[in-house]
Amino acid sequence: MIQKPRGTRDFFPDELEARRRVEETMREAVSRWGYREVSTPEFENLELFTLRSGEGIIEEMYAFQDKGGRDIALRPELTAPVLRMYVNEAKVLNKPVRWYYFGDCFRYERPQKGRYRQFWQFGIELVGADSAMADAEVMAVGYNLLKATGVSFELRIGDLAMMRSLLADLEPDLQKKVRACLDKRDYGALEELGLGGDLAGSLTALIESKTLDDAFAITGSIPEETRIRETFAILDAHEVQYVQNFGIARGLDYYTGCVFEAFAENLGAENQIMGGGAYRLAHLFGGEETPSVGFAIGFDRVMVSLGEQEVKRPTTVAVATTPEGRIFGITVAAAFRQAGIRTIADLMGKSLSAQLSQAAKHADYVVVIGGREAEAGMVTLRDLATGSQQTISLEEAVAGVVGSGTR
RNA sequence: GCUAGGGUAGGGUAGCUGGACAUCCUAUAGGACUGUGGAUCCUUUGACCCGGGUUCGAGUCCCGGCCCUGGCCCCA
Repeated sequence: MIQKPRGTRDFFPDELEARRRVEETMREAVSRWGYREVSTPEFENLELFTLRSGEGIIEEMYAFQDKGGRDIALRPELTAPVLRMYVNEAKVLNKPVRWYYFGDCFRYERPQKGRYRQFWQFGIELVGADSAMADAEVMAVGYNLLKATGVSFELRIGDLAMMRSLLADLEPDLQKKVRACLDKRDYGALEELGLGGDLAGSLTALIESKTLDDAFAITGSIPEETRIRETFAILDAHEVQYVQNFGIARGLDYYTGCVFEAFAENLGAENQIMGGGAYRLAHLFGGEETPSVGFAIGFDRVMVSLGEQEVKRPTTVAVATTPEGRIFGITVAAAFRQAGIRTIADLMGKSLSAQLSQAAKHADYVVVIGGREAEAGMVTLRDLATGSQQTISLEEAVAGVVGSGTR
């Protein structure tokens, strides 16, 4: 027997339908803010991703050479492809651009809870606007989107300018190491890096700060203060619930301003379900320096966090026939389908009682058609919920089922 | 890349101090109840992850691989 590749999954109808419902919730949530869907290739030139994230990530990608000798990678994320797409058409697009995406991505990593080698990301990119309004809108969209799915989460919002101002005097390499320590809350390692006690104390105080006033008391007045205060004020107007956290460092250099993350409960080690921020990336791909802000959601993690869900079944009619009623049964089934009702007929020549037995498991109504019904051009409609049945015309039967609504 | 635990029918399990046709539930297919079902009963289908080794004999012990579930690392 052939196994599926490590870190991949099959989805049976119940699970897939649950995923589709959540996916649809997300699409509706972002489209209310005017975001429209885009789609990019599943594979790209490897360079697109190394430009963004460095050569190191090749190790964690599905990268290979195609038959023409080109270096190709299955996409490990969607921000870079979407920005590449933006750059290709940038000149003629009306700004700002509001786009969203939903697609599968691939990373060659060790699978664990909420981490797979093929996984799905849902995200938005707001390209071209550089304002507190823009930053706050993206965060508000993310917040409302996660709320709409029903997942329990905490949204943490920060801004890189705060920490950068404290670290401004350090060498770039050292800055990077310090940010990595802080992102991990590894305060002990700060001393090993040779940071003075004053600086280390300021950094931890900044991270622990609970209000903007406390935070700015530590950094002093910085040029970004007005913008940051404005962003938080707009977030409050959007009625977004969040916790302030100026310790969010994020790994890479292209993040420029606000940064935010959302964490779900009951997920174990891989509990981050959303990450985003303001960044500049377009110029890396040959475009102009372009302010952007966006986020990506780990769709599979949201599904894990939501847990098992009941799948609602659309109203289903089973057509049960005896051999004499089989041909008329086809006409009957067609009439129900024409009316938009999911209709299932026996294909295995089962006995009437076996058909009824089956119907009880997956249908809401049974239409019984034997010799008597076929001859009279009538159908016997049985309501499986109540057990009542009556022999009526086909039109009446269809109307009755349609009128009953969804169960 | 490091590390812990695990893999027995489609799903869930017992057996795991080596020994006879591998247990039970569920599911599947068929049948009985003679055109009205879900109940019940009978029958059916169906598994020891793969490959080596130890042994008279391996689901059971040993080694390797594959895969799964966690934890590190990483996280674009």
